[in-house]
Amino acid sequence: MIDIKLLRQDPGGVAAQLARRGFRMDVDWYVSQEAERRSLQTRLEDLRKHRNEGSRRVGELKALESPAEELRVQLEKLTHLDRELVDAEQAFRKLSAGLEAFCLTLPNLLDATVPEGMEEGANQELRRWGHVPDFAFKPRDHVELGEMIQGMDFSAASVITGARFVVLRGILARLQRALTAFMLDWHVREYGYEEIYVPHLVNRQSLTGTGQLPKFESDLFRVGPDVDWFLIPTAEVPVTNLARDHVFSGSELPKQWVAHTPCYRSEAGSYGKDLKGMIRQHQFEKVELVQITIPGESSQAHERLVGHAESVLVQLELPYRVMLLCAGDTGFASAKTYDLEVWLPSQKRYREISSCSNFRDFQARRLNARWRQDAKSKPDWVHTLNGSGLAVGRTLLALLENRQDESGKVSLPSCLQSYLGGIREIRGGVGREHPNG
RNA sequence: GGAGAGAUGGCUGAGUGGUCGAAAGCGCUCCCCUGCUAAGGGAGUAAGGGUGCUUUAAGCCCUUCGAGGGUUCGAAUCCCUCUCUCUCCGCCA
Repeated sequence: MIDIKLLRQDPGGVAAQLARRGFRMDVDWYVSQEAERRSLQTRLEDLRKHRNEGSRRVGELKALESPAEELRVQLEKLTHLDRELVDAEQAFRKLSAGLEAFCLTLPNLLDATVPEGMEEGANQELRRWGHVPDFAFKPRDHVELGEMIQGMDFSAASVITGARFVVLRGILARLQRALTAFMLDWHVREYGYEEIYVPHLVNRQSLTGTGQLPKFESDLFRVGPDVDWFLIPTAEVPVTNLARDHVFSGSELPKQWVAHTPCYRSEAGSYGKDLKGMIRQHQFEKVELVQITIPGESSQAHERLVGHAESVLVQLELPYRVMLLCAGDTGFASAKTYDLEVWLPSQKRYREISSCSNFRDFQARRLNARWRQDAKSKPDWVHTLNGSGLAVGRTLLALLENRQDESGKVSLPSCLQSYLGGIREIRGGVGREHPNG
């Protein structure tokens, strides 16, 4: 949520900033509602004050056993006042709810360094790493490689469930598990993240806290009708909600959390996009980094966080580039987002494999997540950040495509070998634990 | 699934209709005392919002005792619904 004081003070300025995203804020509606709220609240509080004073007087009169007449008059007065109060309260509740709902749909303010632009093409490339493989043959895509290895089965998944799911078998199932374990261990060991295990079903409040609700319910899978729970679209939701309603002490920040979870997305509105293969699935594995910092440190933390995600690609020897997202491409809750894009030989282009965002205090307000410098100071909002470190499914397919040879054999980077019993390469029928299996 | 108990401030925990935003203790902050430390003494210590201000004041006021409704002039306290926690039984990975 945007700072409510800033919004009240300068609604036009906020609207102008949000316009960078292509978001149109109804300033007139807001200003008039806010003015009405203010006057209504003053009146309501005044009524309540009189009610409180009157009730206290009743108590006094009863205690003093004063004349019944005075008591009767007082009670009559209060009954009348109460009727007025009920009406005012109802009007105020309605108005506040409307304003609250309005504020929950406003996206975050953008960082000043976020480039203008509404299209993906306006994103800014900051740097590249690694060598894009120069194949002397026509590289196969991961679907074909997966078939040759007999480890990737889309039709089996569509029988079990439907489109946009996959079944992995044998070495590829193990490879996915190895990648997950490697990423978790890497972030814990190299950067001191605390590994977290979380629920994969979350309630409405958690999703509102991180910003998926109320605007993006159609992107989610809801579990119902008996319970109002949702399958998580990312570990960001449960992990960031660890900070909800919490006041951190300055000494315990920053928090660095890493979690592996499956992610479930309805992919509504992506019809026709990435229909083939593992790029866009309803279910995928992801290792997520989440940080909670004090406000002054989130920018540096953001840079470091991207570095942590990048280091995984370096370890896996996968060529990638770092993009600074433009205004129109930056997510609802984010002030600034870097995407990591990995090279996919079959598509001859870079595709997103990680998204690292600084939310500043936007989520913290929704989550009521605060910190306190020391015992004497007032609590203030924390800053929250997160990034994929990395999307495991896409990592797996990037690995297959980038490290294939003409025969369809795929070599494995050394960092994974301890996770795979020393296997160095995969090919059709090879790389299995038991040759006859 | 069955039976029962509970949810109060950073923590523990009193409080069953009228100065209760809330006793007491712990913790924390400041001060005093004491070569240092320890012990001791004193004071303070919830959050959010409105008004004020036109600048981040004082003061005044409102709200909040798990959440939401209700009864009442008045609710932490009584009633209803929900959520969560705990204990016992059953079942179960």
